[in-house]
Amino acid sequence: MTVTQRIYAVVARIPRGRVATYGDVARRAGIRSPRVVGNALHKNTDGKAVPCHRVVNAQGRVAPAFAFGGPKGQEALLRKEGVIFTRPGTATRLALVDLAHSGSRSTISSNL
DNA sequence: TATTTGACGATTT
DNA sequence: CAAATCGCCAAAT
Repeated sequence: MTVTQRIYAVVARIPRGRVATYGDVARRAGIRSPRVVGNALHKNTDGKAVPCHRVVNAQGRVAPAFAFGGPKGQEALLRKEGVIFTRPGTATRLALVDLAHSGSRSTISSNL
């Protein structure tokens, strides 16, 4: 099981309506490099195998984006899943945090 | 085995 | 507020 595989596993566990950051996913996957996460996800681009569209950067913003028909596509998907976008291309911090704190956090989780 | 590179992150200019 | 810079770490070649 390579790190990449674990990354997929983690991302695949991101609940609907929520997003995680590369850094968080990385740590959850047991690595200290967010970059590896992105690289691993890049291989997926389609979003079929893994819901990579639920992964955003530390600023809660969607990646430069190339899959999902561009950033707009990804954003649209997330919105449909319940993720709130205050500003175009930027998910609310409310949507973040889930695997970030190793499990469920009451703060925002219940707020959804 | 070594080198390159990168869907990032944090900081600074 | 946006762009540039440096740092980190592991995967891919």
